[in-house]
Amino acid sequence: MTKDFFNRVYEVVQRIPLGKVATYRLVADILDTRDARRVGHALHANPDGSRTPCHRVVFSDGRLAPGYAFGGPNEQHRRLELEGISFSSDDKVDLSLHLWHPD
DNA sequence: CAAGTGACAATAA
DNA sequence: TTTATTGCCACTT
Repeated sequence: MTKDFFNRVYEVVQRIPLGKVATYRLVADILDTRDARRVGHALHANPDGSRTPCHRVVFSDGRLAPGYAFGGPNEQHRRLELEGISFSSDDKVDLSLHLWHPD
């Protein structure tokens, strides 16, 4: 069931340690797929932001999602900073330092 | 049922 | 380095 996949996405996202971020591709890879888009859909389909830290999931380049649902990239940016994540010049997460290294 | 759209990303040129 | 193409698949019209 597709909903199952969604649930798995949330599970993985919740596994991301504080101060780390994951890319859509990375999550997809953990779920045995290459479809980052589905991951994006899963996160967007989840209206409950307090339950799933969607802000810890970014583009492969470390950029933030363009149409973030809680107040734009600005909100996500602020949240990530709060988690102790550093940003580069173009509002870009420093993946070299903060990319989650899964078990 | 078909076509279009989308919180994506790798590869090619 | 930037833009174009292609793959992927759920969701909407």
